[in-house]
Amino acid sequence: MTRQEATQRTAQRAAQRTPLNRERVLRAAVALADTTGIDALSMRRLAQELDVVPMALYKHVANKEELLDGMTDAVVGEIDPPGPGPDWRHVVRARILSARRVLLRHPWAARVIESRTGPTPAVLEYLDSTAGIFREGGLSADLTHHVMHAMGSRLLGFSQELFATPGPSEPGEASGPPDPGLAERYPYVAELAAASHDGDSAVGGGCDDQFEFEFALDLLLDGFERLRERGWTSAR
Amino acid sequence: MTRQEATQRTAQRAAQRTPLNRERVLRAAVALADTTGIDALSMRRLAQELDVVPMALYKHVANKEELLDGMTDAVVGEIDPPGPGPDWRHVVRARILSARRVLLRHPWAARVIESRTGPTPAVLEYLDSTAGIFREGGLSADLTHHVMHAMGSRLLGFSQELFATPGPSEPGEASGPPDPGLAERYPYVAELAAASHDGDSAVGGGCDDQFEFEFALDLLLDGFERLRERGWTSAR
DNA sequence: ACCTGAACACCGTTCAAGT
DNA sequence: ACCTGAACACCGTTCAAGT
Repeated sequence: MTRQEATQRTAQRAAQRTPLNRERVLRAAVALADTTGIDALSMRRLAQELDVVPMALYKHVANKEELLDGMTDAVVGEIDPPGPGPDWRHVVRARILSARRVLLRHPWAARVIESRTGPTPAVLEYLDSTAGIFREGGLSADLTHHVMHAMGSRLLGFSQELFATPGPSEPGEASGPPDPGLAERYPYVAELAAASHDGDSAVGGGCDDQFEFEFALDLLLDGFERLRERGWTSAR
Repeated sequence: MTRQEATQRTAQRAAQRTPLNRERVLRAAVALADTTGIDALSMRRLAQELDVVPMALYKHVANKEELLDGMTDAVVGEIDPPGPGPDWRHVVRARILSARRVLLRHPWAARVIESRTGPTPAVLEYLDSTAGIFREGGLSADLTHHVMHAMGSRLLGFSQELFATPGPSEPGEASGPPDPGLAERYPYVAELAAASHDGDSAVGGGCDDQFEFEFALDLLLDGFERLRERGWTSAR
């Protein structure tokens, strides 16, 4: 094949394929992770899947971390929004079970989501609307704060909180841009953050991780003890 | 430097350093992960830290996965054994808080432990002795089984069970070697496994993940509702 | 101005050549 | 027989050369 023929072939391939965009990159990445596993997902392999040179991906995602962020949002976006209903427990239950079904469809997603250094927009949206169910069900902001922490904790030693809380920032020193729209877009999350420290209105401030951990632990232990007293047994 | 000089230097370095062994490799790996993070831990970097050629590591660990297994065992081994005490809740509480302190010392460990495809010996030991606290505290084997699952679950969508249960094996077809010593070494784990399926005595058989998930979820939700009714508030 | 092939600085692991 | 340097088949990402 002459050099000219090779150039023509490249041009033909470019003409045939639908032009790349962020959406198509993310969809292909999710599909590739679903079928081959997250370890086999590389920028080079993904580019190959899309019949594209590796560098072409960098026009739509800044780097691999941003690709994983995008994949997280794509997956979390699959979770059903909260349904209507007078009973907050039924609504939460259906929501969490929907999330579980989504994560079972994408076995790599839980680890990827937990590896994000900060919550992505879709995750924030998910947390916010879930907190909203509790609040509208009559739980106080304070209780909702601890309830959300408890839902995200894993007590058997092998646990960190859902997202590492940033270190306590110096008073009066904002950590990064204040992002004034955040409280409007995610009112319940903002409320949770506000409930976590006395009188300070900055979002994303320090949570008392130790307290949250012990809250969830004690709540579960009390529940276990109650079942024990009752002589509880599963219907098997 | 002549070739001969270089050879002499290599020989001197080899004479000076204490000979490598698995223990020293694992300790160095844990220290390196502690100080530089898990992403910076590579076989090559670890070898460099030990003043050794990369291939030398492969005499003490088969590959990187086995290195991570060894690091897991080293860290889980730091958790205090269960103390004495008449109240199982106090004993469990102290144990879990000890585990938490260990994982806070090694921030990379939780993710590494959860990424192991199977439980390492120290993890099995930890799970077994923890289950033992419940059993000796008077909880039934059935209840202890579900309690252990609940302690390892993370409900806020972002959750898989602690270790993926192997797919249901064909009846009468053992998945891998039966490992007859397992039930003796880890009696409570064996008991848990036995409690998870009706009459079948094979260890490590199928758990009803869906049931375990909903058990933990409902237990927490009931706890939340009780707090809500009480108008609970944290002392802040 | 735009695109991209080659290059860079890494990986984990294999293997054959050298002592 | 043993050890290990070089090599292999990958990475994510940079950058300059080419059109």
